[in-house]
Amino acid sequence: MARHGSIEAISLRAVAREAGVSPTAVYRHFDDHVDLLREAVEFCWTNFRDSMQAGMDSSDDPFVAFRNTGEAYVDFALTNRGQYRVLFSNRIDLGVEPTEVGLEAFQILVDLVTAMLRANGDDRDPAFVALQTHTWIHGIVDLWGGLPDMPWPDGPALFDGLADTLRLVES
Amino acid sequence: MARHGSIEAISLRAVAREAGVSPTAVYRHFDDHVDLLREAVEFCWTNFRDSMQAGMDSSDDPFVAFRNTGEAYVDFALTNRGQYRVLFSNRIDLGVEPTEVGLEAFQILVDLVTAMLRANGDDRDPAFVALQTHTWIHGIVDLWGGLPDMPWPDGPALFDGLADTLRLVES
DNA sequence: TGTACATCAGTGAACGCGCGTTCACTGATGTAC
DNA sequence: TGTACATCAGTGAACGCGCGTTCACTGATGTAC
Repeated sequence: MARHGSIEAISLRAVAREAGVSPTAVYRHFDDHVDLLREAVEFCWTNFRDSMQAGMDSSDDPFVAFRNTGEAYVDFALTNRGQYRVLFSNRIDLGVEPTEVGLEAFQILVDLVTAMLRANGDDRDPAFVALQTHTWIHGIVDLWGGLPDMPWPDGPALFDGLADTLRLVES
Repeated sequence: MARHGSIEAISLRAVAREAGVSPTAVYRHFDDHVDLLREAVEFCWTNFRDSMQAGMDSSDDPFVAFRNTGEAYVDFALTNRGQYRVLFSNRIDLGVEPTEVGLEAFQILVDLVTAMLRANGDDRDPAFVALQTHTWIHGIVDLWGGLPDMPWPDGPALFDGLADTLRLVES
């Protein structure tokens, strides 16, 4: 997944090859190709949620925790670009996929934003601001990772700009 | 491309089929598969640039033009999702691809932002604010188009929030 | 006005490839009596 | 402690498929003399 950066490119035979096993052996553990991909996506979500949770838990100060979570987010997206794309730029339909663990990850962000707004006496809607934060940071890492040739400013500048502009800094 | 939403999924044989022609006939017009894809991407960039230019030209008031261009952007991304993804979420390397026309499109945004900041007496760096605008709006349309099941607020609310937050409204 | 020839868009058969999936099978490990 | 049997992870051959690409070819259109 890291190598291909796209879920469609993950063939059952490639997985078997990687595991040093014959293609038929895969059917001992997964119903079929789609089932394999579905479990892979689930694995990515768990990975991602855990990264976010670690950022969240890194400090009692919500502003510090927010910055750490943001760093963890960018880090996850750029390091495990394949996994990140599977989660947020997935173009394949794997059936039900309620991605409960994905909603958990988003809830972490909502909680962080809630704490920051409360600390600042800011009465904006936390869910909306969290959505703004997520769409923006997603745009940053997705464009950055996808067009590395563009003349990008350094990462911190973009992230600082985001936090400042959205007023997610201690006031 | 509209159907597949991904450049890798566009096979030479599928294009030939769509054109009602044998696969070999494609070689009369393109060197090979990669050459075909390259020209397809160029076509998408031109389409996109023209949409942005139309928004830019729609008014002499930069704030009105900005809103129209933003609408054109979102419209392009959601209507021609396949083309949009090819431009901004392209994971395939087609060789050189300087995408000069892509830079032209970004320059349109920079010009709009420059005009708005000047009108407001705002001394922020137009290129940086334009980049902020683009990353954010990309994040919005990419997540929105990719996860249509999420409980999204209406489009205008998100775009208004963007313009307000980035102070790209008449002051 | 003819004739010879080049150009050009297209055809169909064939190739080798990787794919998902099936089939009948093997051999090791656990379990019941 | 043996023996019989079930379970389970794995194998290799084979299938039909769509793919990019090649080859030799056809038939219409334009052009030079």
